[in-house]
Amino acid sequence: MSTERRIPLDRKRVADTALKVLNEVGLDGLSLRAIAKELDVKAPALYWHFKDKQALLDEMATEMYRRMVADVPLVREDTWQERLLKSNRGLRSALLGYRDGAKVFSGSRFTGNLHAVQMEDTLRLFTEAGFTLAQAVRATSTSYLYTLGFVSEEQGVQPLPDERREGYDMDERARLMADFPMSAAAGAEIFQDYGRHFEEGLDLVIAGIEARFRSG
Amino acid sequence: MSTERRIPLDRKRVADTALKVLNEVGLDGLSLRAIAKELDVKAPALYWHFKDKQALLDEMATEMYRRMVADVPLVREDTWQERLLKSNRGLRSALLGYRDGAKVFSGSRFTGNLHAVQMEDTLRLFTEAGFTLAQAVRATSTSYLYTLGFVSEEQGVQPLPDERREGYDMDERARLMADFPMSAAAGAEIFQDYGRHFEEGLDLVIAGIEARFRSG
DNA sequence: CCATCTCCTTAACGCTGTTAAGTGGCTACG
DNA sequence: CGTAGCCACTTAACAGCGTTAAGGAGATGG
Repeated sequence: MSTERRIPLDRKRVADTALKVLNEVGLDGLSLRAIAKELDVKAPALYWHFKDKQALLDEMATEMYRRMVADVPLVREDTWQERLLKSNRGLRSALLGYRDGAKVFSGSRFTGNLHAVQMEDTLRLFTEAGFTLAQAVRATSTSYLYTLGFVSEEQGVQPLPDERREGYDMDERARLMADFPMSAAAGAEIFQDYGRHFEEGLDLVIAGIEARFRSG
Repeated sequence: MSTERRIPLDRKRVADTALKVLNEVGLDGLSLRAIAKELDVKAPALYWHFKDKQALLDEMATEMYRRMVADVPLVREDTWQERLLKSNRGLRSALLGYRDGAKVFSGSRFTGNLHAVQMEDTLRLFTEAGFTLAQAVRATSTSYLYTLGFVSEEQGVQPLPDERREGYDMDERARLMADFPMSAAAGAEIFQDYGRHFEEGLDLVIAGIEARFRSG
């Protein structure tokens, strides 16, 4: 008689599905009803697993972080420079994997303490390399905040790697910028080639850490 | 007979009032109806002046920028380091002046071209100091993105300079971090003293620019 | 066999951004 | 002087949102 009871949801399945829906409709379109529909369930069912939408967003951010950790192999033997490069490149890739990824990520707080495990490991690496704890925190969080800011703006222009938000047409920008020749020329340095520009900025931050914390 | 007709609204008055409401209720509570009520008008009236809510948010961001420019005196004689310090400190102060200021700011795009005027001036200053255009753009936008990321996270914890968001209790954090001593100790370096930490990070970025672009 | 717990549904609430249609007052024109 | 038309708004309504309350079906345990 097909009284087959469905396998109950759990937080992970909901978060996974929510991330999938996020990539289809973006943060503005991410409604509980849309997520529920994808799970073949009604919206209020989600409240059994999460106290409110923010708690689900927190779980989504945490899942993004988990996948980033799984994708980015950090090893004990990393130099501090390698560690900063790997973790910030990894963070950017992870965020770019989701539409509005940076917004979701930076508006949420992690559940669990996987992030503490990672943090502890990186702080250990830095202090063993001769940084004070305060310096280690400053170095890692400055690069982290740069990356978050970078990807935030990047996704404002380019929500997913292969599609561009409207209103960022370079030709029209050039026209509006006719009276500002350098700014006009700067357009190419701002709204294109994000990958290379990210690397260059990250390199600046690392160079600054080297200059301020490793010599004097 | 008091047929006194009200002075019509304009974009500026609406944006100003919206910024006032923003500071009272935050971005989540910033509804068109709330703004309209403050203006003694009904919500659909706003659609006469703005095509949608995002256009109003854009105007709010632009107004924030205008006030920042008015508050931060940039002079032709600035060294590039002074210029970066002034403009990024100014940006942070401006954003901190509004609840969720960084979110509003970074989710919007400027109207008009005041920002192009400023950009042109700063690019001129940098190139006259010996930077290539590409280097000038990299230097300014890296520091800009750092600042945006910084204030974004800062306001996540501390929406306005004198109030703290719940859930960022340092004692409870210490308890959860019992197994991660360095991370626990790092708490003070992350969630307090934002002013000093901002300066230190900005200093790192400037040092990096100096190291990479001014010597070799 | 009944009680309880788990996980979900149905119904509803107040709120949101947004559109369509209508309206009173002011200005320009014949 | 009358009226056409524009400006700046109101009223009414719509679909969709997050969220809560109440209830119900199926499994579990005594």
